[in-house]
Amino acid sequence: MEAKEISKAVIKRLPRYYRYLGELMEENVERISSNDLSKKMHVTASQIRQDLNNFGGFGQQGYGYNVRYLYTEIGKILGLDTVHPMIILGAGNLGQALANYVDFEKRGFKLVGIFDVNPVLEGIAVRGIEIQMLSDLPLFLKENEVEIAILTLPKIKAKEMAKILIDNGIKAIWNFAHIDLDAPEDVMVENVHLSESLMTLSYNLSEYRKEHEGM
Amino acid sequence: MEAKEISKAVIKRLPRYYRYLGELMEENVERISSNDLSKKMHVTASQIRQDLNNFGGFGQQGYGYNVRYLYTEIGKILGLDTVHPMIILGAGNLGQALANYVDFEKRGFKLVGIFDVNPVLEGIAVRGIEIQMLSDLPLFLKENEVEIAILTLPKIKAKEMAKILIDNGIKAIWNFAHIDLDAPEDVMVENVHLSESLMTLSYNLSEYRKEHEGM
DNA sequence: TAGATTGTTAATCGATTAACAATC
DNA sequence: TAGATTGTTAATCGATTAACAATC
Repeated sequence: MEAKEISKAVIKRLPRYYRYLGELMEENVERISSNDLSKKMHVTASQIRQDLNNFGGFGQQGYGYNVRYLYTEIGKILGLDTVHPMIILGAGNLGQALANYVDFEKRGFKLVGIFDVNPVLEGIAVRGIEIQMLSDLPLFLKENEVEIAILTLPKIKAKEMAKILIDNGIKAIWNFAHIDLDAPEDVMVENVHLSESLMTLSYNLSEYRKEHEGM
Repeated sequence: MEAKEISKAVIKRLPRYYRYLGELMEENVERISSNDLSKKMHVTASQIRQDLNNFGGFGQQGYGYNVRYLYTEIGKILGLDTVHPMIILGAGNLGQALANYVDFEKRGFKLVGIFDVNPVLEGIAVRGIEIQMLSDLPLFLKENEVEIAILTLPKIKAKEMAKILIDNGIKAIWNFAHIDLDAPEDVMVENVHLSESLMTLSYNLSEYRKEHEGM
């Protein structure tokens, strides 16, 4: 039987729950009610209960939710209980920044390769991983198990490399290039369009100005 | 009279329209119908027309939309027709990566300062802007016009600096720290939670696996 | 047991899609 | 004018919130 599809909106909220539960754990909070959590997170208690119940009953009537248990369970749902080998394509500023993100490794996202076109970078180690040439990518993918590919290349190159990734069986792409990749539906693409995020901020700022300073 | 509020969902789609229109311009396409654009963007034509009509009638019956005109108008809506001086707090990998984003400057986002805690970085120039100490921030904000602050600091420091930014009249914060800033409602905060984005990808990947490989 | 709080159903709200009259 | 396509109203769909019975 097909489990009923969980909405994208719910899934995007999960990591935030996970973060708050992690913080509660650090503060040695043992249990929390949907109501108390709702106040901390500025969402409705109803939404919290609805969201969590998509995945099963994690709470207990009259008690609330056990923080550590819920944290662990959400972690499992997010796939943080297994190791995800990943590679970075593009060893520019952003690629290197991501390579140096300590948090990722802690959550099971293990960097196993970095690639670039620039021969000057070849062999330079970032976090103990030597930068390789993009031309070596197909062979690398055949010889190593890679789950996630991070794309921080300029858009033309990104499109080209996405094809190679997909042809070589990669099923998850974290895309930072300013394009929409056309991937088959068995390949997951998560986009981070930074300039679009900044434009949204700019919109809100301009809008606010118009309303408050006359226009 | 108060203009009716435009939904957040619509606003988040605007930069994507802007991007596609920019591409069409590069291809010298003069006009496009909502139907043709819908096929390119994989959204419904109805949504495109609805979205655009929130801001006024940009099209013409029987003709469609003039690409250049629509591009310019959306640019104005997004506030890209004016210069937004911005500063970066945190000159680590991510901060430097953002400082080097050429696209931002092209769109009017002008970097005017970079700050860090690390004295070793003091005076080093990134894109022609010398890194200053965070302790100089309050004075800098008083003497310079700054619209947008980019926060790429570790979370504890980020919270502290957000307060200083807000106290000094900054109205827009682009937050890359793994926290939710509590800002008054006249301060716009746009969050980029990279690890949460990666977790979403991880969820989708795990989910796909479960469905297709048995579990 | 009484009180608290979940899990879940029902009601509401908002966003998306469909349809079509207006009009270029 | 006839054809195309918008702008906009109405219908549908989905997501959020409210309510409350179940139960710890």
